[in-house]
Amino acid sequence: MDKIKTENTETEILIAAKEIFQQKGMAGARMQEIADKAKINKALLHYYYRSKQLLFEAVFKSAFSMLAPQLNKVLNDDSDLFEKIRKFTENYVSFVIKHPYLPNFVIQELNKNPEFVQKLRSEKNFPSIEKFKLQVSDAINQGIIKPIEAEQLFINIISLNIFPFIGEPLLMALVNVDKESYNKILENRKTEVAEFIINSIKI
Amino acid sequence: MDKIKTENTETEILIAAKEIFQQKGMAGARMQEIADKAKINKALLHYYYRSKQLLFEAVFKSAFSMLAPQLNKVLNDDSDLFEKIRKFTENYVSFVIKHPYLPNFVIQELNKNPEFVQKLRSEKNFPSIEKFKLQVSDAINQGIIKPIEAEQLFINIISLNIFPFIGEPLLMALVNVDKESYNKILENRKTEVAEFIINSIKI
DNA sequence: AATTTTGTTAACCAAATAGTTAAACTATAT
DNA sequence: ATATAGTTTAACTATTTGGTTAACAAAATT
Repeated sequence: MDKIKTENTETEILIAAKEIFQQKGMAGARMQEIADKAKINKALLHYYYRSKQLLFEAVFKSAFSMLAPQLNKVLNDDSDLFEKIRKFTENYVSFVIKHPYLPNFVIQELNKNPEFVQKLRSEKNFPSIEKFKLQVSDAINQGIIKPIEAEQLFINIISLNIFPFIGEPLLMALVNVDKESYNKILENRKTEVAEFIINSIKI
Repeated sequence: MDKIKTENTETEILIAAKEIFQQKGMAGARMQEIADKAKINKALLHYYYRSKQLLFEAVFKSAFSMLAPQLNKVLNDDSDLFEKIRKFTENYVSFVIKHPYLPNFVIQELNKNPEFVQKLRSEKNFPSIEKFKLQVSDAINQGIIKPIEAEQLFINIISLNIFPFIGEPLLMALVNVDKESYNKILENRKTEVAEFIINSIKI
């Protein structure tokens, strides 16, 4: 049972580290706290992952590998442009509800450590915008949508979907609603955002 | 000249603390680093601000008091709705170029410490959405824009303007451009974003 | 001019924290 | 049963870090 036991411990550590790192960031996380959450001795963290930095990188890569497929849904999906926007906005809310700290964690640590991007780019499944670009210019040529740069449209889609989660505490305060009402607003965005985007670009 | 000297030191500390805190966050910032940047002895930090926590709060409040007027430009400005959206998107880019870490800092620390919102709400000049709500429902009643909830429109405006800065490292990688090209994209957004929004809501 | 108040520093302290070590324990293969 | 290899822990170490102290310097007040 050696193999199974090892895998369990290693996985337990990663799960615990994910929670702590994603909530507190690299600088705010404590190895002891991760060990406590994983219910193991602190030395075991180092036994499996050598250092805080390496454990963090394992967590970060794992987090990004969950986010990437979500982004690929806008970029490398075969469906029709409008349908794709609708599907993405609907799926994304569900995804973030399951992993509330994930997108913010990735973005935050990339801001503190921009060279991390290089490590991610080399990984397989790193999203590429090329297909989306073609799709947008096709739709423009066919007179389905107004002229717009694919990059701008992509940034708009991502911004409208991701920011309401990252800026939640600020937006809740500005819009002056409690958590429950804010969740309803987010729920409505599943469809609202797609229509907002499509309204803006369709001819 | 006591007064002047004191004020200078106190201000120097705040300026240095702003830079460090905004780049590294509360947990990642070091008092020694702030002292070095302000070119003073570390004990002086405590002489003026007692503790890291209090220094941080001073920086945070100061940062928010710079951000708030920007947000008020969408919420409590007298100009016409479309004009307001255009002005805001144009001004905001210029503002963030001057203070690149500021919006992310505020949002990030609010996420790690949501109860901070309470401290801000009580401050004067805390933005309120009420006027904007009236303006939106007026525009709907007058048949100028399609029906939309003011909260959703506000979240859209803020998201489209703030996220491209917060998500810069991620977006740069996804869109696959270097800093220079990304800056051009941001520059274009000064007008693009406003038109994108107006296109979506105007009748 | 003497004295009090305010500003500044070097040296120090205690707590927190990442990381190490050596010994004990467990499971498995021989 | 016993050697072996992998796993886990308690105890420890070195360093970092926020904060303090006491002495000194510069201004302000008398």
